[in-house]
Parts: sequence; C-alpha cells; structure tokens
Amino acid sequence: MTLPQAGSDPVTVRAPRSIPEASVARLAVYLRMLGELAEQGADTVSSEELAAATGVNSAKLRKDLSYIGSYGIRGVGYSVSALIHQLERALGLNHRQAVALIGVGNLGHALAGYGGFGGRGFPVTALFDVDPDLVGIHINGILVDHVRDIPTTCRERGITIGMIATPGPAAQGICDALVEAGVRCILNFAPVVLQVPEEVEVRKVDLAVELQILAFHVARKRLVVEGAEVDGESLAVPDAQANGHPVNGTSNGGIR
Amino acid sequence: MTLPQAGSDPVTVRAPRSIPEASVARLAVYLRMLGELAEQGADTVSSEELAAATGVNSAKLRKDLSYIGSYGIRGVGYSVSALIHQLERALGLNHRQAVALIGVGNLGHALAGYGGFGGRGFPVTALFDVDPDLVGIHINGILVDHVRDIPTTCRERGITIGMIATPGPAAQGICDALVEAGVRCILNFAPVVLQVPEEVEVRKVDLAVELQILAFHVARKRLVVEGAEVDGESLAVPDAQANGHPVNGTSNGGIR
DNA sequence: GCAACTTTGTGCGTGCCTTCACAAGCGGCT
DNA sequence: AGCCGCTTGTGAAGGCACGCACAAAGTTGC
Ligand SMILES: NC(=O)c1ccc[n+]([C@@H]2O[C@H](COP(=O)([O-])OP(=O)(O)OC[C@H]3O[C@@H](n4cnc5c(N)ncnc54)[C@H](O)[C@@H]3O)[C@@H](O)[C@H]2O)c1
Ligand SMILES: NC(=O)c1ccc[n+]([C@@H]2O[C@H](COP(=O)([O-])OP(=O)(O)OC[C@H]3O[C@@H](n4cnc5c(N)ncnc54)[C@H](O)[C@@H]3O)[C@@H](O)[C@H]2O)c1
Repeated sequence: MTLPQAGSDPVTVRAPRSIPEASVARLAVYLRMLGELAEQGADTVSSEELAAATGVNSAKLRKDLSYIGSYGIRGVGYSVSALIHQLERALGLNHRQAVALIGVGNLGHALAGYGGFGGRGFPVTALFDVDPDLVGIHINGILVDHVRDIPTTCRERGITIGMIATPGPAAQGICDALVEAGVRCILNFAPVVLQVPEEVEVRKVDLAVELQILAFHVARKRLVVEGAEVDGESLAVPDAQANGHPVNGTSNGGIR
Repeated sequence: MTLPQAGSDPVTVRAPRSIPEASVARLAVYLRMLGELAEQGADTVSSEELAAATGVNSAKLRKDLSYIGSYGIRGVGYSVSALIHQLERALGLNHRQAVALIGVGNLGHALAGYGGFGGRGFPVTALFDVDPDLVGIHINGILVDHVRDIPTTCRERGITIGMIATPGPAAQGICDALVEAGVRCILNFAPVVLQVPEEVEVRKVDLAVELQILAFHVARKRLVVEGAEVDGESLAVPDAQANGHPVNGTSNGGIR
C-alpha cells in the first residue's frame, strides 16, 4: 500500500515510509539502553541481546530498527555507536529541544529539578507560574517567570515543547497560551482533555488512570484466585503484561 | 475463539468476556469525566457528549461501555450516576486499594503529597526510603519507613499496589522486595525495565520517552514546513494526535 | 576458497482495535 | 394509540501491530 508505483495518481508522491507510533516509543527505549551499553564499553549488540534488555520480542525490535534503515551487520549485530547515532537522527535529537514547564507546584518542582531531561537533550529553559511567591525565585538555576510572559519568552528562547503541571482548571488556558506562542508539542500532567488545533500534538500523563488500570488487574486476579465472581459479574482481560495507553482517537469533537 | 460453544472442550468454560486493555484505559477517563458531570448536576449524558468531552470517537465509546454491560437508554443516553456505579464496579473500585510508595526524593515527595490518588480510591498508606534523613519523618501524615520493612509492612497494611520512584539502579531490588511482599501490581517511574514473574503486572511511566516522542513529531513537522529533508533522510508518521505507548511485549527474556 | 555458523531483514498469517453504518429500542408528541 | 425522532448497541470491514519463520548476507574457521 502507498507504494511508489505508477498508476494511481498523476503525480507520484514520494513514499512516506512512516514510522509507526508504537515503534517510535520503543526506539526511544532502545536508545537509552544503547547509551548504557556504550558506557559499559560494548562495541556491538545483537537484536536478541538488546531485545532481552528492553523486554521486547527480537523480531519486533529488528522490524522497528528496519524503519530507520539497515544499519545492522549480518552475522554480527549492530554497532552500538552507529546505532545510537542513527536513532538520534531518526528521533529528531540532532537539534536540542528546549522545554518550558508551566506550574511549579509539587509536581512542577520535581520536574524542574530533574536532571534526566537536560541530560537527554531536553533542557528545561523556562518556568512559569502565577503564584507571586514563586515568580522570581530560581529553581535549579532557572528563573520562574509569570505566565503572562509565556508568548514572548517562549518565542525568544525557541521553545518547542511545553509541559503543563498546573491544576486541571488552569490547563486549557495555559495550553492556549503555549499554542499562541508557537509551541506545537505539549506534555500534559493535568487530568483534563486539552482542546487544541490539529497541528498541535498533545500527550497526556495520567497517573490516576495508570493506577486504575492496575486496580483493574488486581480485581481480575482476585477473581481468578477466588474462582468466583465477587459482585455478580465477571471481569477479565486477555493477556496482561501489555502496556498500551491509547485514550486518543483522531479527536474529532475537538476544535478541529 | 474461546466461544462458549459446545464441541471443542468437554467442560464448557464460561465466556471470559474480557475487556480489551485499550478500553480499560479509556473507561477510567470516562469515569473521571462522569464525576465532573455529576458535580455539575448532569442527570444523563449521551455517548456523543461524553465522547466529545473525553476526545474519543462516540462509536468507540459505546463499544467500550458495551463491554461492561448495557446500561444506556436508547433515545436518551446514559444515567450519569448509574454509569458511574457500573464503571467503578467494572474497574474494581468497590474495594479501596492501598498503595505503597518507595523512594521519597524529588518525585516521591510530589507523589506522596498529591491528594488526587487518595481522592480517587488509591490512598498512599506506606512510604519507604533508605536515606536516614528521610526515614522517620512524616509526609502528609504518613511515616517514612525503611525499605527493609517492605515485606512486613506491606502485608500488614494489605498493600496491593507499589509505586517505585527510586533511582534506576535501585529499582529492581525494590521490585523484588515488593513481589516478595505479595504486591502484584507495580507502577514504575525509574527508567529501567523491571524483570518480574508473570503474575505481576508492571506499568512504566517514562517521561523522557514521552518527550522523545514529542521531539520526533517536532522534527517531522519541521520537515513538512520546510518541505525538504534536513539531514538527508525523511521521517514521517501517518496520523499524529494518537497516544499509544506500547513498549511492552509479552516479555519473554524476563524471568518467565 | 569453501563450508558452517550466526544474525539481520522481512514476507506473511493472525488477532486486536478502530470505525462506519444501521437495525433495534425508547420516549415524547399528537 | 400510533408515529417520529433520537440514541444505543453491534455486525462487518479495514487497518495496524505483533511474532513466526526463513532466505539473504556476512563472519569465522579450516
Ligand atoms: N503531584 C503529583 O504527584 C501529581 C500526580 C498526578 C497528577 N498531578 C497533576 O499535576 C498538576 C499539578 O499538581 P501539583 O501537585 O503540582 O499541584 P500544586 O497545586 O502543588 O501546583 C500547581 C501549581 O500551579 C500553579 N498554578 C495555578 N494556576 C496557575 C495558572 N493559571 N498558571 C500557571 N500556574 C498556575 C500554582 O501556583 C502551583 O504552583 C495537577 O493538575 C495535578 O492533578 C500531580
Ligand atoms: N524527578 C522527576 O521529575 C523525574 C522524572 C522522570 C523520572 N524520574 C525518575 O524517578 C526516580 C526518582 O527521581 P527523583 O528525582 O525523585 O530522584 P531523587 O534522587 O530525588 O530521589 C530518589 C530517592 O530514592 C531513595 N533511594 C535511593 N536508593 C534507594 C533504595 N535502594 N531503596 C529505597 N529508596 C532509595 C533516595 O534516598 C531518594 O530519596 C528516578 O529513577 C528518576 O529517573 C524522576
């Protein structure tokens, strides 16, 4: 499908050769593990080894890697350093991406102080809040600005990613400000569904939902152990050990 | 497959009627939105309205709800209160699930102080750390215990869910202790792949991966805007606006 | 230089998830 | 009482993702 064959359309568009979203997520995991292997002095790694270390099927891993090109050596494996380079290129990590964090409360403090973002190419370079006690202080060497400065400051510093850690009711307003500031990728920790224009990408981290999914599995296991329904109805799930959070869906019903 | 039809097996097993994992995640989102609607005094809600509010396709929403039974009224919609009750039952929220948090550092402090968990039926009732400066203090009224007490304390308090917020290298050891304590569901914030027996369910929250997925979309959009490849290769994705994090995969290579 | 071994890259079948589209069912209106 | 409009619940179809299994391709040893 969508092969660059003649016939269907007058102008033959270049094959999009898109990377499945699911694979992108795994590629990021491979990349981190490769970094650890490189530190340990590993020179090459086989798909089987890397798959075991990251907990995926080796065939799936090879297919994931095949989306970004053929950089393996048959009979040997993959060159760790070369693969790191290719993954960084494919994931768009050759340019640093500056991140803005809005809402420097409990969670925001932890995020702002976390070194794991900057260390992986995502320096948090702007902090925003409305609380007068917070605006003006420094966290991890970064000044907290007032949210009214979001449009100007984000453009000035070339911010491409926004992280929202405000209370739920404030999130949509902040989101709108970020979009106005030209930010087109948002990571949202507030438990609300953000409405955005379709060119903006939103990912939601929803810890309460994570716990509820786990709770569901607890309940399911209780049924299996007890061998009978607790509440008059049965609940079950096919596999477990999976980890897919959809909650998405070509959001029509949004701004569109 | 596995239909309760006569023929295949001597003893006909009751239809498992499993709920797809993807649907479970969305059901939790519907439940939260229904809670908000109930607060606003809504009596009934149609699939179209609820779908718009949660950003999903209305047909998908109806199918999700159909997995837990037929509680809608044709021509009217769903009774908000009745649907909340059914969702709570289906998700296993009729019993409170006590949560243990291990690692009370930056992130752990934020999690321990967060009221959103207890408010939604997941009270954090145990905290653990190794740092002598932390062991013994109270956070949000909960005493921080030493990690060596994990097995006894977790069993005493009937803990069913563990949240790991320690540095990566410590995570596997903590995980093993939790499993030994009978905890069978774990939410892991450390950037490592945990090896667990197959009866244990692990979900990973990996913020650096979230950012990398966003960065990938930034890069992809840059290409679209500039209309040419930046680095000699093209990268693209079909849809965007999706939100699936797999990174899983019937983890063979684990303990099994 | 050849044979045996190792590992990649991928074609293909299978199953899950999503989406469309519509019949069935329910309430309200006349 | 009967009709009409609205909404649910689901059959069917398509697409995506996963994983097996194997040919191709490279390496090592002799
Ligand atoms: N703390 C957690 O562990 C945790 C867990 C899951 C989800 N969350 C979610 O993350 C968000 C933040 O949680 P928190 O515990 O840090 O809350 P918090 O109340 O401690 O912090 C919120 C911060 O946002 C600021 N703020 C409020 N309105 C604002 C606005 N309009 N613009 C900018 N800043 C504003 C406040 O001044 C405060 O500093 C909430 O939506 C919460 O539901 C938090
Ligand atoms: N802070 C963030 O925003 C953030 C974001 C993403 C991921 N993470 C991950 O979450 C984890 C915690 O991050 P953090 O910023 O809170 O780190 P931190 O160093 O502030 O806190 C870690 C805590 O774990 C404790 N600890 C260390 N070894 C332990 C052990 N063996 N048993 C029990 N406790 C132990 C330490 O005493 C400390 O209190 C890390 O794995 C980090 O990669 C954090």
